[in-house]
Amino acid sequence: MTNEKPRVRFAPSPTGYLHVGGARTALFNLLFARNTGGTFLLRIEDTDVERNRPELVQGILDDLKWLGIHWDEGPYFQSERLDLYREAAQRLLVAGSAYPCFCAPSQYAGPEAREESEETEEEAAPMARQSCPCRHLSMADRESKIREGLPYAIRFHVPEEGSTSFQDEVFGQREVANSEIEDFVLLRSTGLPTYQLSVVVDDIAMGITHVVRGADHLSNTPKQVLLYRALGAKPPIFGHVPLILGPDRTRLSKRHGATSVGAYAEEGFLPEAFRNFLVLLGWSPGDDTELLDSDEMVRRFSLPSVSRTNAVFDRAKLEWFNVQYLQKLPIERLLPYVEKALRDAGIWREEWNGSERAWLARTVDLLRPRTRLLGDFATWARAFFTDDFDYDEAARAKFWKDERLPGMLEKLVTALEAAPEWDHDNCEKALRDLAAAEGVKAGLLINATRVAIVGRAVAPPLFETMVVLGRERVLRRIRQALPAIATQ
RNA sequence: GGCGCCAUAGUGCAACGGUUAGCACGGCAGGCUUUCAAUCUGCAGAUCCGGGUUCGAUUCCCGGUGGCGCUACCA
Repeated sequence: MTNEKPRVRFAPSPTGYLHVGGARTALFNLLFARNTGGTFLLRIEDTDVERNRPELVQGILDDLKWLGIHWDEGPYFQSERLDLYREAAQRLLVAGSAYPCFCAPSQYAGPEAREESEETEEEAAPMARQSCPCRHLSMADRESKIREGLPYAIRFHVPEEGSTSFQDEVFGQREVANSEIEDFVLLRSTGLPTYQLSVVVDDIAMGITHVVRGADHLSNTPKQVLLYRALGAKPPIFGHVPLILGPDRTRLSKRHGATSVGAYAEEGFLPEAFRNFLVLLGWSPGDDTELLDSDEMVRRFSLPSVSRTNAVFDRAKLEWFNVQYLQKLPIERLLPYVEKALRDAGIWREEWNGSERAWLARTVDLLRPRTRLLGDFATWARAFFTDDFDYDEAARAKFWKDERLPGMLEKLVTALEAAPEWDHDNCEKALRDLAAAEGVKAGLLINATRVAIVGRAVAPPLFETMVVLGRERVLRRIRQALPAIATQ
């Protein structure tokens, strides 16, 4: 091994949004690069014209940036490097490491179709495997078929003897018998490369020293190692990271609900919380530390400490992380997120960026111990920002029951109007004095008032809430609630 | 089917071959208070099974089982 600085890459294919598994792979790549002083590049693997959705590329880049995953080079697009792959395939053909295959492509295209047609597949399997008949075609036959204009793919000629081994920093030294590896296609009959070819050609061209990717690629790695050698290049070191599974222990997919990181961003998760959650899926710093900031992750990350066991995505724990970060985030950094949430809900007011900035900060701070997602500011805390809110059914039923309430609340309004100063202590005094005079527990009035002014049973302590809402709004809301309370 | 990988509470992670197997999330039960989705306290909960190796296996080896992956002219 030379002393060159590591070069790693994340290579998503734009067939969908950035999903959590890919995001974590990208994160591990980034951490490894930063930890070793290496370079992290981004490459878009868009060689499958059928499934490719170019318009998704930007979203993937945005999601990576959202997560704080910034690349040093790229993005490179494989679709712009097709000549390279064709050249490589030609070279292998000439060198005898590959041969033209004139067989018709398998008809069982999609994974679904493959599953459905089990029997057919089994019958088809023996033929497709080990020896494609074209492997044994004579030179003359090959040339005449090509001259006839028959379409052909280029297959790699896997040696029948020996074995192929490679170093994996996570799974250890691997070795597989070449007899287990089938002659795989390098170049489709369309002239487009398959993944196996393009990934190796590019990793060589880009000087990739460490390939960190999902463990689903583990079984195919020997093929690629063979390719490296055939192309006269030294294989990199690999690091396969375990997969992330859904709660049912199958691979994470759309039917598990949100699987794209963009969806979590929209849902109101903080990027640093999401990243912290992600990094602990398949890795741990070795002790019981759970809350790690970016620097600490970089400092403590290493490939050998990555687990070999698949991990199940646990949304509850993700939310817990979000709560942790939500509580700690400096208010000035939190406010922009809140602004977005309120804007999305259509209840943002411009003065909160101006004269009422302090009020906003104070209110958000009051609210935040009870929030789990950024969206909570616009949902359960809605009444703090707009008069347009509803009374929660369960809250009404629980706290508006007492038929003495309407009368007492009218008196409360009067008392509050008379408060010398609109602050916590005066509000509290007005209410408690009234409760005492009426011979009821203060809680009765407190809870009923809370529901009246914020519509919910869950909210910050009442008197602080009252201060933040202001006298005028509090009195108005209590009055407005009176009829509903009377009929409860 | 073939090949491979993996296996500690429900979940995520710890435990030089020697610990009462630890932490966190979640769950449950209480406390507090003015509500709880806030907060405090407590409780339950795991080494997949069977063989070895060893004075001693969660840990090493073999077998089984299970899960997952690959087995495409997808990546």
